[in-house]
Amino acid sequence: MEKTCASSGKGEAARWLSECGLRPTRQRMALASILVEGGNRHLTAEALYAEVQAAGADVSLATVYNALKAFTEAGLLREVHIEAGRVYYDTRVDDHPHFYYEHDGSIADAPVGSVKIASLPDVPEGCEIASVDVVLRLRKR
Amino acid sequence: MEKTCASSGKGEAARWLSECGLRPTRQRMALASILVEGGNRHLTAEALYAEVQAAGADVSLATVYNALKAFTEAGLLREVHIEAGRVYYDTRVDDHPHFYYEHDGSIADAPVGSVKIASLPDVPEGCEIASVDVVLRLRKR
DNA sequence: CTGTGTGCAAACTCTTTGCATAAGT
DNA sequence: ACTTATGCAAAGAGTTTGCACACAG
Repeated sequence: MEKTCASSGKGEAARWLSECGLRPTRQRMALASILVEGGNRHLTAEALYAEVQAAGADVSLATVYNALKAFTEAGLLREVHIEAGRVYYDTRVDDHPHFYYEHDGSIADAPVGSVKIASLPDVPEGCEIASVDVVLRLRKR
Repeated sequence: MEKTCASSGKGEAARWLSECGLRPTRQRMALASILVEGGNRHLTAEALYAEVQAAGADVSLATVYNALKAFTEAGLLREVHIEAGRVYYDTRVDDHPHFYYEHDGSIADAPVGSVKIASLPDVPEGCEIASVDVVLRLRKR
């Protein structure tokens, strides 16, 4: 459940969707397969659109956006906000740090445990922490 | 130099600009005064635009964008990327954690020292850490 | 069948840009 | 004067939305 080394992809994707009550349409299956098969990924809507097209599936960009939103609401994906005007979707949904390569705008997971949060602040009354986002912006040396 | 408790505002702002070789135009002065006087702030371009208008200065939105970019390049401000399609500008330019209130989209500094980064990962070869961005997303409980 | 998902294109938001005018040194 | 900044409006990028048609259950 934590590893998504999809044996077949299709089977994984189908389960992925049905578990959340998302109707496994052809388009969603195509998208889910890509997301599931690739391991941990960080994709923008457009990147996923390009991939699904390359894979031969006929899915519109609007549907990619719709599906990503649906997947996120279902807890299958997590939005990563790093750059203005662009949302990345992460197939890992737990709190974990990211590398952001400024020179090409790509994202990668930072090694697990490499960033240790030693303490968290007392949050304002009536609030709780939804997530802790850590981004290490990297530039070429 | 680290405290910006602007005694007069105008004087601070003028120094702020001239130190970086930015020509102290009326518009930039108006913007800089707002940024300097308010202490640590987290403003969007539109918010700053609204403020400067309210303050009676006549500055166009495009100029606000231009000025914010110039200020950022000069190291006077720091961009904070938290939400898709919106850039916040922070008058504090050092690494420090932020609270992000999901319910209203506002940002605040988290208490200094409240988030302790115990360790940083070994970054990929040829890279160095430009900044460490930590965002605590808060939702209403 | 019935309702939800899809595709298309237009709308929307935030940001950037080009060019003539205005202002700073 | 000479250079740089400003203002306006239009262009751009990314994302969302409305509506008719298609498909899954």
